[in-house]
Amino acid sequence: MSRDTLGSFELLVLGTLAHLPSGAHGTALMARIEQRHDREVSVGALYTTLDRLEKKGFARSEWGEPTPQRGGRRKRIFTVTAAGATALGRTQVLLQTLTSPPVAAREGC
Amino acid sequence: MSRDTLGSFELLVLGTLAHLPSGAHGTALMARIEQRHDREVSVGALYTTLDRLEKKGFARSEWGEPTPQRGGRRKRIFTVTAAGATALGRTQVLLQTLTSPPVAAREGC
DNA sequence: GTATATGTTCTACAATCTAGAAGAAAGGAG
DNA sequence: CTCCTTTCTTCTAGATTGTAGAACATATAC
Repeated sequence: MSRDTLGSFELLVLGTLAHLPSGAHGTALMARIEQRHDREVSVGALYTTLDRLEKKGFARSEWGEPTPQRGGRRKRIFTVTAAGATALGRTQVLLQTLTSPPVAAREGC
Repeated sequence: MSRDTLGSFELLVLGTLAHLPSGAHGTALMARIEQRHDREVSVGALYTTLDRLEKKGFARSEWGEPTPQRGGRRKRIFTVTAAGATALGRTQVLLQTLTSPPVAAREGC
């Protein structure tokens, strides 16, 4: 989909990220996806997708403050951009168009 | 997505096909997608996807009766299988989970 | 016969999906 | 101090999907 459409995993990632207004770093996001959607996600899959999303302008990442917590290591914090939110909305509309009329056939009614 | 998830284009195709209880042949389906979703679809993209969908068991195809209409040429009629409907439902659920809580952040409220 | 129309199949390459190993760096154990 | 563990991110690479357009039939119109 070289259009402006989100791939299915991209949608999952960006959609989940959208629930976290203050953003999230990769590993936390991964955990969140696994929890909420009961599916495993590999680190590689996640970061690759996040990178792509960022390259497309749907997500943005910044290096967080060196947390006193984890030594001085910074985390890469991802957030959804305005364009990302728009893309999400577009997908939502598409999905509605797709599913609003009866999804399954019912011959026997 | 070697899971049981539908890719985005697969979803578009299968979802549109699901609206046609009696099935549809490739070209008609293509036209339908273009109308309803205002995007172009190439023949190749469509048939390739339909073939893959069939291989996965989400769609089925049969050769229609030789229509007196178009000479004697048969059309390949595609329909959604039960497994396909299930997959569609799964995707629907996923999308709901994804979009039910606030999708966009609203800091300024 | 040649052109046109309607459908389907083939070929090929680009983009996305996915997994797992590798790298980096702080803190704790011995 | 060196090694091991923990937490995160980056790299590498192969499998799946997405996409386009040419090539193939084959019936009807000229």
